[in-house]
Amino acid sequence: MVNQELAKIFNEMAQFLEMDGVAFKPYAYQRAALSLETLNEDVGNIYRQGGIKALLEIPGVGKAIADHIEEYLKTGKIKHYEDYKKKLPLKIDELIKVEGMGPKKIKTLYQKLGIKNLKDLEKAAKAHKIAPLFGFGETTEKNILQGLEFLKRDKGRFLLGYIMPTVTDIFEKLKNLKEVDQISLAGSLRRKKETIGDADILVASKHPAKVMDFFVKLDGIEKIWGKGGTKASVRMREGFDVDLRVLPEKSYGSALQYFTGSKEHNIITRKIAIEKGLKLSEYGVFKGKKQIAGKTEEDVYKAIGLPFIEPELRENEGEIEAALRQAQGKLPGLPKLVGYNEIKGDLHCHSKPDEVKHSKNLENFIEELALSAIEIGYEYIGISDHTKFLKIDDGLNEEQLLKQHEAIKKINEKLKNENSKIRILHGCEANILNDGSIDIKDEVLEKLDYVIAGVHSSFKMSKQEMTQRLAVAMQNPNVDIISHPTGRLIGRREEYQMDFDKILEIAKKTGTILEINANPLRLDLNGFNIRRAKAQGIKMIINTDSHQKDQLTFMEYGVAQARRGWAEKGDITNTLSAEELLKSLKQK
DNA sequence: GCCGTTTTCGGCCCGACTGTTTTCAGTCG
Repeated sequence: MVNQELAKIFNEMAQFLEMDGVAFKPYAYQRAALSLETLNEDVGNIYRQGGIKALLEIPGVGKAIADHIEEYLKTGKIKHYEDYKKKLPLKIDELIKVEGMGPKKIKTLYQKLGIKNLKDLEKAAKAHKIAPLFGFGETTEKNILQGLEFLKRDKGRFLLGYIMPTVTDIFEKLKNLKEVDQISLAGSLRRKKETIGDADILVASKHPAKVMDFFVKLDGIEKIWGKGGTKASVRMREGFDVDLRVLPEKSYGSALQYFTGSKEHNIITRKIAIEKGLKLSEYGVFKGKKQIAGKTEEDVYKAIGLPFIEPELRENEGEIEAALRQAQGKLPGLPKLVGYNEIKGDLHCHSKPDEVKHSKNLENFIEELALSAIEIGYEYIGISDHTKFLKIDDGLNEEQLLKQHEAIKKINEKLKNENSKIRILHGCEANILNDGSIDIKDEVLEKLDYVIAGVHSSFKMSKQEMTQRLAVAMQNPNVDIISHPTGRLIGRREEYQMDFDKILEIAKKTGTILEINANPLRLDLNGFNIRRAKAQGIKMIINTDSHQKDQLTFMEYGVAQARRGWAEKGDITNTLSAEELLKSLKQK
């Protein structure tokens, strides 16, 4: 996709300009990059149909950047960018991922120590070459080493939300192939783990060769690692691998069970089979040499005396015991997991996404969001913008919030007159300040349909201070929901220090809802913490935290995480209708 | 470098935090 390639280049251009201390231009390039990333139309098409003039219509694209785009479309290169790369031959995209490293430090380290990539950086930090540099020091060097360790832990793994769109596309194409009888995702992708090593797809077919040929010729494949009679492995342009296996129908279920894992789950299921005098493998369930199951996963589990276990639970974290109890009619059995189609609305949507931040059409955007929500099938959608403490995100002050409240009222009336079923709720995502107070006055918070509060600053407080900070916030009767409660960013930032048991206790006592933030980078609460919260009887809500319209689809990842945390419909507040939801919010 | 108007150039994303250079640059959200 040319849009993505150009976005990557413009983002790097922004970094280069930043290194040179150029003011404002980096922002312009970043904005153009973001604009291209979120554009629904291929920029090549736009140019072919309308030339430079059409390019100038793209928000954030002016004369200079339009010329760059034209140059790239014609020659595959941008001279300005190539010159920079020659001058500073750096792996910016990997170096910038180290926490605390920015363009300036990257440039200094290149000039003083010739550091070009992560490997160079690690070598220099370990040899204590960084600390003595002007502007650096012991702590910085230590932080770099820590940042590198953190990156390594997740090396070679990709965010679920990064992989899923591409794989879904491949999946749909294969599914439509007439030679494909059955198809499923497998591996950690099917279990919906938050990060994925590589993507596995399983197909049942009588014509494996034809399926294989079709697969390796799909768009977006960068390299073919191998292609056999029933297995092929490819590297996608996005950097991750996809493995396809084609199987005969009679062992499709057992293969699916085997390749879905987890390894730990499979070890136990095989042991159970052995206890029953059976053998379970990817080829089926066997009694002696006779196959007694394998066509479907349900059959496989049934053959070893277990009910079907949802893929999201297969981690050997108690699901086998629960399944065994259920099989014996004892309690508690397996949870009846919240369904992907049971969500009735999304309460965490920002109406000021970057691409419209500077335009005046915010009200139109709220209406657009509502229309998207209707398409998804929601009953309600909640607008919850940042508040004034977050200056960078144009946080709203009291006056602006009240104004927004009136605007939303009007949009609701208009939608109602048009016989639309959607209802827009109005909230905000206020900031929990260091002392636990909220950055918006209570008399304004009271007027909103709901209030989300979250920590967006001072992440490095002590455990005791952070626990206290959240506790004070939850005790505010106007605070309904705590957003991204632990603050972690997958592969980038640890959770903040806090006493989570204490937080759960106070959430329970105050009736505060904890958010399951569905953003693929957050997934916060995570499965483990969701399970802890559920055990305490705490209500949760799955929100996307959308900053763009497209991000409403993140809901899928949030539900997946909830399911990994054994959550049932009754645990998740936004499975309620709008009326029920508002009633339950009032109870606090 | 882009945008929007003040139509020809000034404003753009800013406050907190961190570590270090002791008066502030770089990074983060």
